[in-house]
Parts: sequence; structure tokens; C-alpha cells
Amino acid sequence: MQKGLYKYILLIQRWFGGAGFSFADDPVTETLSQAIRGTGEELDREPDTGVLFGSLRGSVVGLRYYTGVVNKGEMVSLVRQPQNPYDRNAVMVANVYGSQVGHIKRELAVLLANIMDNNLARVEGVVPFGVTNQFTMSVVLSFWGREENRDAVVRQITSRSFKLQSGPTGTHTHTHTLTQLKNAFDNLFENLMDDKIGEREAVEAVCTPLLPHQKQALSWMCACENNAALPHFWEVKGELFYNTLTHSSVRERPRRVRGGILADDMGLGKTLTTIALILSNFHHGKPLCEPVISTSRKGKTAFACNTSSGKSLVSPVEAASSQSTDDPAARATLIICPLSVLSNWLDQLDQHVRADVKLNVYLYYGSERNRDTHFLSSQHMVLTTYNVLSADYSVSGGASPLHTVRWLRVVLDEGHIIRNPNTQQSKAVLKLNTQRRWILTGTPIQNNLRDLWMLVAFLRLKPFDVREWWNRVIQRPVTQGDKTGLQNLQALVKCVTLRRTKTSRVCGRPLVSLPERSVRIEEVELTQKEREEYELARTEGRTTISRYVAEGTVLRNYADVLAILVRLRQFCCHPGLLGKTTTHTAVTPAELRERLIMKLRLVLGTGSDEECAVCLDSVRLPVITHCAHVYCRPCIAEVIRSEQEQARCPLCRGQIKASELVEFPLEEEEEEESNLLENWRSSSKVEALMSSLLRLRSEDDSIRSLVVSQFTRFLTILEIPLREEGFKFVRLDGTMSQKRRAQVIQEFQSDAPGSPLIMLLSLKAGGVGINLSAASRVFLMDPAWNPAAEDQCVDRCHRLGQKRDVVITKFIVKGSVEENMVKIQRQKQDLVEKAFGTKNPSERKTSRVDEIRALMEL
DNA sequence: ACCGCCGGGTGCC
DNA sequence: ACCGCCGGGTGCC
Repeated sequence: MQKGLYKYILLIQRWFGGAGFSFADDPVTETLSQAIRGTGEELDREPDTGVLFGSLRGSVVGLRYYTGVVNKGEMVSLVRQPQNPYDRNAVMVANVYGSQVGHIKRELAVLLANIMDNNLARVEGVVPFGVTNQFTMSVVLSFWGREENRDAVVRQITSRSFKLQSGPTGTHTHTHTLTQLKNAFDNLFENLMDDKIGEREAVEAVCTPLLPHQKQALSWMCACENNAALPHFWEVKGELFYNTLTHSSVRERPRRVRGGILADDMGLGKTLTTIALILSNFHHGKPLCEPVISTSRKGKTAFACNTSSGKSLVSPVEAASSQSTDDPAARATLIICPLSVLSNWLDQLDQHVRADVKLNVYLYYGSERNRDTHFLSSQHMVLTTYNVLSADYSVSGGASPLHTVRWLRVVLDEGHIIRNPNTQQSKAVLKLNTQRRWILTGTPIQNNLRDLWMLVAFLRLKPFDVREWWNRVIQRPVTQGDKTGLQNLQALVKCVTLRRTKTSRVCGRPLVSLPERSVRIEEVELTQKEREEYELARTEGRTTISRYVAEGTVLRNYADVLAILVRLRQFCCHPGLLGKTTTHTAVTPAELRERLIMKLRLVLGTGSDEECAVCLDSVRLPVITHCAHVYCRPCIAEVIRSEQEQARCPLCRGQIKASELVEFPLEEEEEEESNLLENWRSSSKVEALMSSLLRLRSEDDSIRSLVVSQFTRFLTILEIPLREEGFKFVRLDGTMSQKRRAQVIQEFQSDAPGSPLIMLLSLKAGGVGINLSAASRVFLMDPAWNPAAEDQCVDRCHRLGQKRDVVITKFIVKGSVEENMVKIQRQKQDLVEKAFGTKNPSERKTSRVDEIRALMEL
């Protein structure tokens, strides 16, 4: 619900470090932002937060037994070795590349073991001087942790007569102001285009001509795959290779990341460019399929694709320029994508690859999929989904067919899907064996700098694929406002990312010229009867909520509040959305809980876009806690796993247990659908839509429309008048099978006579990526909490291939909760701007409770 | 290690 | 001398 607002607050707090400034100096204690801030450290077991307790000087011993190299100023990691046969308190010291350097001296190791094993603090090491002898060296240890553990840590240290120096060891002298930081982040993914990037034509096997920006992308991608030069941040220093970010050295020549992040806005042709890459850049920069002149029919070219390794002719020059580590047996490209875009890949292959090119493309999907690894390895392309990959992975314990094949290239489509490293999908993706790695995404960072880590880890951008170094070199310095940290981040992003937006320009010209898009809000007046019903529900809801506000228990009764708000929103659309309202009065706690869970089921079942307070994304695999808050199962499971018996609900701080989580089945009800259709009545909003559609048809019956609602039931209701008026329509919602979706999209996109004019679309159906460019009108039937969700939906038709101006109509019921939602939406959009623009912190305080009060006009 | 620590040799000034 | 001191042997955890 109001989460969007908090998303921004959290975003700001996380990007810029929550400690520095506070939003809610609000007398109401139970605001969500405070609740989350309160639990933040616990939720956040990631080590980029926490305070510095102090540091002390110690020594590393046993250097002569190990090979790890450390330079002056280099960071080292401390690894507990409880199994060490000589000392169960042993603490091993390793350099950035994981090579052992030595051990912490015994007496100090006792202390560290104690602190580390009891999770009292994180301990980080920096070597202050160069190594002067072969036996020992100094190390500065700093202790980071939660404020509540400070005393315990200090006590441990002083009781063993070590001296804790206060204050930071690495002094951050150059810090940004918040405004500077914000600008830097906004620009993080901008201006990545290197002017040096040329253009490259696709091979002939690609029959669609590439646009200039696509040729640039192809050129860049080929260069990323083929370039054997020393990666960024590395310098040759005598015998060693020296990393300028971590000040570390390695003996072995570091390998360049062969791949990167193609982060173009959606609609700029990432799929086409990737297809062009696959066909154009096989081994040694040679095309995958080469034209051969047929001798029988002169002049006609056919294409022979490389199907066995080592047979392509390679000139010595090209062979030398390519990396010697090339594995000639790795030949296939694996594409992993969300189910919703699987068919898009097949369509685009059909569309962009010449018909006389015989590509072996295998769809690794469905229960009958061929799991033979030789078969898979011999394909040119294998397409699969994240779900199939992770399902296989967990079943096989890591030795799935896809994990056995040595791939030439792995492409993660909608790669931001793996931004949470705790998911099975992400773990499965990291374990793939491949030479080249690509991430395609329109949104490289969604909420948080942390989102980037998993992408960096997938690319194996050393040494940042190890969390500790990412955190120490990038994450923490940046969140603390360190200037060099930010510069490093920018440099790092720049060396692996290409991003252009729809507004980017190539040689002064826009990348693509999209038709105009305009938004108009159509106010809907309720009939007197509807108004009476609405006011009744509103008054009732207000009474309940104002009681919660007065008691300060809004968040404790979150499910109840949500249910009331959803009900009002449903009233605005159509009374038939409400479903049965069970208003029995619960008395026992068990009954009360059951009731809350029922209400949440009601809320989620309508397709309302709820947000998980842990990952800040839309809930996936929703589960409901005992205290009636909704999270993604993997997110909350991780909280419980790491906090064990002390686990608290991130929203209300109530105790939570894994055994008490209630699964939420997404496929739901619809059992009284017939009932809905039999007792049909219209509503003001339905009438408003119908009159728009009828007018449109009479003016121009070639214009196609998307009719979008968050409530799938509303779509069902709308089918009735559409049929009555003889509109041909299709429907696309989250419950449909992949096959059916593809059919529906194809039918809608087809310009064949008699193809549908209207698509009923559930707001979240299919996620991103689908192409509905046949439509140029969008009717948003109900306001969404997340303006971005609406934008994404509109982007499905306002994209490459759109020939007409796009007109968006938002229906908003006058004098209703919807109107207030729109107001809050606007505030949200301004919030970040305002937060940085104003000097007075009291002006920017907004609380969840305030928001609910605004909604209910309390 | 140009250290600390150990343990054997040694012992007035 | 149940000490101090000397100087050789020795060395991560």
C-alpha cells in the first residue's frame, strides 16, 4: 500500500546511510519508517551497516609459511578456523584474492575468536605498512557492529588488556554533500557511452537491419567478449599485477570479465542486439553461421552454422588476439529469462534470423525437456527460465544438466531478477559454467546499491564478487559519503555497463523517436445509490481506522486497515468486486488471527500489489506471519534463519516462527463467477469506460486499447458489457499459462482482419518485456500505489514499433479514496526532490500513519 | 627474528 | 643459586 512512500524513504536512508538524517521525528511512535529503522540492523545482517567501535593494532604471524602477498594499505580478511588442530581460536588472515597470508597472533586470536564466534562485531583488517620481514607484520583491526553490542566488545577487548583506539582508521576526508551524492547516483548509469565505441553491423544471418544504437551495442558487446587486454583497475607492477582499487597484487594475470550489463531502456532492442551478438561473435570473433555460395544455384547464399568445434578456419592473427583460455568445447549460448518473455525470444528469433539459417535452438522447458548434456552442448542456443534452472538445481544438488554443460555464453534476460543473492535462482545462476556472461536489464538498480552486487558477482568482476570486498571497497564507503568510494563505484559500473535511455542521443540525434504520449484523468461521478453505499463503507472504515490511529495501533492492525482500503477501492470500481464480507466478531486470538489472514487473502487475491518490507519489491511467494504481515517466503525465511528464536517481524516487531507462516495460494476463488455474471449490474466506472470505447470505435475502429486493472475480477466484470456491445477482446492475466499468454499476445498484435480491438490486462500480468505495441490507447481503470507499475504497463505499448500517439486515460472516482491515492502518488514523486531541496527537516516528515489518515481524510 | 622466549650453563669482585 | 645473568637454539596457528 503506502509502501511506495517508504520505499523512497528506505531508498534514501539506504543509499545515503540512515544514521545521518532522520525523516520521522514524529510523535507517533509506530510509523513504518521507524519500525523498519528500529529493526534495520537486525534485518540487515549484511555488513554494510553498523558502527565502528574502534580499532587496535595487532600482528600477523607465520608469513613465511604462506604465499599470499599484501601491500601497504591493503585490506585483509580475517577468517576463523575453529578446526585448526593447534588452536581452536585460530584466526586466519587472507588477502583480497583469498590467499592465506598468515595467522593472527595467538593471544589476540583468543579475543577475536570470542568476538567473532558470538557475533558481537565484524572484524576487518588493514595492513598499515609494507611487509618488512618474512616472519610477522602489523595489522590494524577495526571492529564494526550494532550499537547495543559496543559495551560487550569494549569489555572483551579491555579485559584482555588490549587497547581499543576510537575513531575511524581510514579517514574519509572528502565527503559529498547529500545533493552531490544524489546527483551522482542519478548519473551513475548515465553517460556510460564511451565515445570510442564504434558501430558494428550484424552478420548477414540477421535479417533485421540494426539501428545505429544497436550497432553500437553490438560493437561494444563484441569488444567486451573478445578483448584480452588487462581489465580496468589493474596495472603491471614488475612481476605482479596490481589492483588500484584494493591495492592488492596477484601473480597470475587477472582475467577480464567477458561480458557485461546491457542496461538499455526497454524497447531499445536488447533482444535483437543479443541475437546479433550470438550470430556474429562465435569463437575467435568469427560468426556463428557463415554464408556459403551454393554451387548448384549460383549467387544464392545459404548459411552453414558451426556445429562442431575447431572446424572453423581461423587466421593466426585472430587466434592470437583471442584469449588462450578459450574452451573450444564451449559452444552453446544459454538464455535464461522469466517465463513471460520466453515466447518473445522465440518470436524475435523467427523475426530477426534469416529463414535459411538453420539454428539449433532448444527450449529447455516443460516436463519432457531433454536433459542430455551432450544434446544441450551441441545446440546453438538453449532457452530456459529462472524457475526451471533453480528447480533443476535444487533437485540435482548442483549437478543439473544446465550446470554440467560448459556454455560459451550465458545471458540473463531481465537480469535484475537475480539481484537478491539469497534466492535459489540467484544461487543457481552463479554456479553456471560459462566463458561469457551477460545481463540484460532495463533497471540495473531498483532500490539499493546492494542490488548491484549480485550482478557484479555473476559477472565475476574480481575481487568484488566476494561480498566482503564489495562491502568494504564500494558499499560502505559510498553509503558513508566517501568521495573515492563513489568514484570507484562509478568507474566499476562504467567498465561493465552500457545504458541508453529513450531520451539518450547518438551523434545529436535521439536514439529512437517514439510517438507522443499523453495522460488524462477522467473523473467519474458515482450514482446516488453507489455514493450511499460507498459512504456507508467509508464511515465504517473511518471509525475503525480512527480508533487505531488514536490507540496508536495502526500497524498492529495492518491487515484490517488494508482490507478497509481495498474495499473502498473496490467500491469505486464495481460493487461486485467485494466478495463475501464475513463480519463475524472474533474473540479468541486464534479467531482474530484467522480473520486477519482472511482479510489479507482478500487483499492479495485481488491482485493488489503488496510490497515485501524485506526486499522492498512486490511480494513473491507471499506468506503471512502470525502477526498478519506479508513477506516473500525466502525473505522472511532468511530473517528467521539468521535470528533464530529472537526473530521479530520486521514490521511490528512481534515474535515470528517459521512454523507459523501461512502460505498464500495465489490461484484463488472465482468460484462464484457465475453468480457475478447472473446478477449483473453496471457501475459508473464501467459506464465511463464503455462510453469511451464506443466513442473511440465510432471515430476510428482501427485503434486498439489496453484496459488495465489491478483487480482481475474487475476484468471479468468488464467482459460482460464488452460482449454486449460486440467488442472483440482478449484477456491477459497472471493466472494464464505461458502458452496461452503467447497466443493472446500474438492474436492481439496481429493485424489480421477480425483481430481483437481490446485487451483486458491485469496490471502485473506478465511483468515486463511483453510487446503490446498494437495498442495506442490505455485505460487505467484504478490507480495503483506504485506509479512505476503504471508506467511499466504503459511502456508495453509506448515502445519501439508504436506508430501512433499513445493516449492514457486514468479513471478516478471523484470524492473518493482514489482521489486521495492520486494525491499521494504525486507527493511520492516529489518526495525525493523535496527531501533534498528543503533545509528544514520538519517539512519533509511524513509517516505511514499520516498517509493512512490522509487517505481516510481523518 | 637487528626480536622474545626457552632452558642449560653458570656463579664474588 | 628455590636466584640473576649469559649466550645458543629457536620460531604461526
